[in-house]
Order: sequence, then C-alpha cells, then structure tokens
Amino acid sequence: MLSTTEENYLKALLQLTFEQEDKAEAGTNELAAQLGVKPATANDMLKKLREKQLIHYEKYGKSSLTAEGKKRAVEVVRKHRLWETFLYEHLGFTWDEVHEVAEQLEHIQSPKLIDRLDQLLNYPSFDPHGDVIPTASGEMKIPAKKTLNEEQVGHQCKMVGVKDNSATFLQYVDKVGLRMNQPIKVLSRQPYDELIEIEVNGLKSSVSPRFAENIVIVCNDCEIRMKSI
Amino acid sequence: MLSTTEENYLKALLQLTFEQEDKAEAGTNELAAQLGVKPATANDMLKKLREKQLIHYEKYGKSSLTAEGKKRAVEVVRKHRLWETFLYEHLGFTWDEVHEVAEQLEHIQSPKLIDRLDQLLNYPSFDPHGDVIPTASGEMKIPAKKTLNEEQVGHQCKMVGVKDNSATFLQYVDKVGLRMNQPIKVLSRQPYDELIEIEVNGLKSSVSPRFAENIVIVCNDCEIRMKSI
DNA sequence: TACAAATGTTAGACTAATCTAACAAAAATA
DNA sequence: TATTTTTGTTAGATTAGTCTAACATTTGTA
Repeated sequence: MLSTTEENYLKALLQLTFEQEDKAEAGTNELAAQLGVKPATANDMLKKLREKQLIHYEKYGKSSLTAEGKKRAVEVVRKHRLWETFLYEHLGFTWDEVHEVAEQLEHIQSPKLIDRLDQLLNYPSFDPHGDVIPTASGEMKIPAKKTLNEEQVGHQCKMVGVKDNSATFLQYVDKVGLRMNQPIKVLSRQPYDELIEIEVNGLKSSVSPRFAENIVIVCNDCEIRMKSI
Repeated sequence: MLSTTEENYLKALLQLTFEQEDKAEAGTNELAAQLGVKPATANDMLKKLREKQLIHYEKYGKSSLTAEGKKRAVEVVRKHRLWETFLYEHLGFTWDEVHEVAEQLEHIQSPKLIDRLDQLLNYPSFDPHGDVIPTASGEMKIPAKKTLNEEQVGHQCKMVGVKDNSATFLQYVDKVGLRMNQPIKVLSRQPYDELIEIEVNGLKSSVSPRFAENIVIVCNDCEIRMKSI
C-alpha cells in the first residue's frame, strides 16, 4: 500500500512525463517544483520509489514511471477525476471548486467505492474540466482532434487550440465567449449560408465556416481511440 | 487544523466518555486500547491535545473533552455517519462494509462537501447502524427509549437492551432473530390476541406482548428530544 | 496498612516526510 | 575549452506519530 505522499509523487511524475507533453522523463527539480517541495526532498523520494520498482531513476539522471508505477499513477488520476465529476454533477460544486477536494478524496483506499462511484456516474469519459477519465483497466479514451466546422450538429465538444493566432481572430474568439476547455454545443448548421450555431456557457452565437475551421476541438461524442497506458 | 490522528483521538475520547456510557472521563490505557496504540503513545498525544485546549488532562488523572474538543469530535462523528449513510443509500454498500471506508472519508476537510452531502441525503437523523447523526450545529436527536410492545404499527426501531436476562428469554430472543441495534419493523398487531408481527433482517415473526415488553428499543420514527453537546 | 496489581509516565529510539546548507555533476555559454 | 550556471545529491536537523523498556503513582486487597 502506498502512502498519500508516494501517490502524489507518482501522479506528479505522470503529469510531467505523459499528460503535459510527450517527453518521457522528468528532472528532480522539475518534479520538486510540481509538488511544492525542495529538490532534496524529492531526491529522497525518488530513491525510495526506485527501491519499490515504481520508477526508473539513476543518480544525476531523469526519472520516469515503470509499468507498475504508471498503473498506480493512472489509478490516482482516475479516482481524482471521478470524484471531481461526482462533486460537480451530484453535489453542485462549480468546476473551479472541485479540484481541491478531489485532491483529498483521490487517496481514499477502497476499490469498491471507486467502482460504485463510476457506476453511479454512468461510467463517464470526461471530468468537469474536459479531461479524460481512465477506465477501470487503466485505458484512456483519447478523443480525436478536429476543427469546429467538422463537428456534427448535436454534438458536444471543447476548444483545445486555435489555428489562427492573429489578434483579430483571438478577440473574435473571446467575443463569442469561447474559452479553452469549455464545453461547446453545436446547435445547428444553416443550409443557406453554412453558419454554425453554437452554445457556450448558455450563450448562443452563430459563427462562419471560416471562423470555425480555425478552432481546434476535441469531440466528446465522437469515436475515440483507446490509449493503453 | 487538526491532523487525522488528532481527530481520531478526540473521536475515541468522545466515544468513551459520551456515547458508551455516561461517565465523563476516560483513562489513558482505556483510550490507548480504543485506538489500538500503546499507552505511552496516547500519553504523548494527551499532552499535545491539552496544549491545544481540546481536552482536560492532568498527570495521573483521567481525560475529558473541553467544549471545543467536544465540538470537533462531534463534527468527525457527523462526517463519519453521513458518509456511512451515503455509502449505504447511494452506492449500495452493505451496513457492515460502510464503517471501514467511512473511517477514511471522515477526515476529508471541506465544510461545503459535508453540507451538500447532508442535503443530498435529505438531512438524515440516523446512519445505517441506527446511530444518531449530529446536526450541522452539533446537536444530537436522541430517540426516547421504550419497549417493543409500546411501538406503533408501521414504525421502525432497534433493540438496545432487554429487561429480562434469563437464559430462556435470551434464547428466545435469539430464535426470533433479534440482535442488538438491528432494525426491527413492526408490521401489525392482532386485535384478537395482541400478538405483534415484526420483521427483522427479512425474517417475519410474531411475538407476544409478554415478550415484547421485555425488549427495550429506540424508535427511529418517533418524537425525539435534542441533546445539545 | 502494606504490598501487589493495575495504571500511567518518561526516556530513548525509529520511520516518514520535510527542511537547510554544503557540495558535486552536468549543461550552457563566453 | 574553461568557466559559470543550472541541476542534482548528501549530510544533518526537525516534526509527528509510533514503539519498548524502565520507572512512578494510584488502586485494590490480603
């Protein structure tokens, strides 16, 4: 059984090596910064986690998760995101309030609790921030990226980037009410002029195809490919 | 902010001095036994909690909670029992499974979480074991004790004691399936012979008034008096 | 009441997680 | 390439919570 602290180190390492970018290793200082501890502290823990065969680490080298370490880290992330979803959907927390409490709840040890929570929430694939919730077997469903104009009517998606970085475009994006990771619903597409009607945070707008093809989105409802971790 | 350990000591002291019997103090060995630690360990913590003005304690004397300590302990009990109720009612845990997980969940720090959970559960007064859940203001609704023959038809109650301690009677109690603290439902009362039909753990039985007046119960549905703590 | 048993305390040690300060290695750059 | 900067490590100290072993006090009883 891992301590809360050990779990946090594994989670931080996962976030640095897997989720943020696709570099496979993280440095000691970097990890320490992520966790809000001093490098000396992180260094001790790295040695301890290597002893437990949860990470790969060599003196003066970068660190990465072993298969077992990755599995444990993914379990923590899964719990975190399921709790966030529960707090948001069943207890009326706002999306910015859920994280802090989920940081505590993610360390509760009870496989049955997490299974049942997953069931209660109807096996969600995304948390309130739009992040992917790993399945019980540790797989992550990664939604394919596309642009807003390719999205089907009736589907939900979220913006994860833009193709045009001009000030004019970005100001327009802002005016329409689009924010990174905020859910977007595609309401309709006018046959006459191809205008796309969307709803963001309760606010409805119509955007042109020209605009829409510069908004990179991930679709929550579309076919997804599994990323085994 | 109290540590998980400190909270556990306060809760244990509450259980020893308030819930089990009505003696107002507990000894160091007794407290240590309750928590599964050695007396030396408990002794250190007693000094620490006295420093924080959460308990009354003097060298070689018994310990008891201060007003502030009692308040903190009741909060922990409240959280424990609300979580038990949630696990039982919303996640389909059996009543014997809830305790272990609630021991972990009771230490989650988030007033909002507990308020919302209370609301979700519709402000319950009893947990799945039939124990009283303190209110948000720290009051406990104490159900009045009476005997089974005084209970109304349709009400739920639980056995908390017996008046007759003879072997004959106790064996009969056992045969009917009655256990301490197990929910009993009063199904009907025959007008002809006054036999009381009850249901315990799915098992239906009929008992005589003579039998019923020797079973001490608390009624979950009846009027209750508030015990401010 | 005196002694034995029960209860409670102290001292010293251990582990986990943290820190600071000094030092070592690797990387960047002049 | 030599030097500076960044990065990483080690040593030693600290805090919380625990232990064992020895000692002290209180309680109960012969």
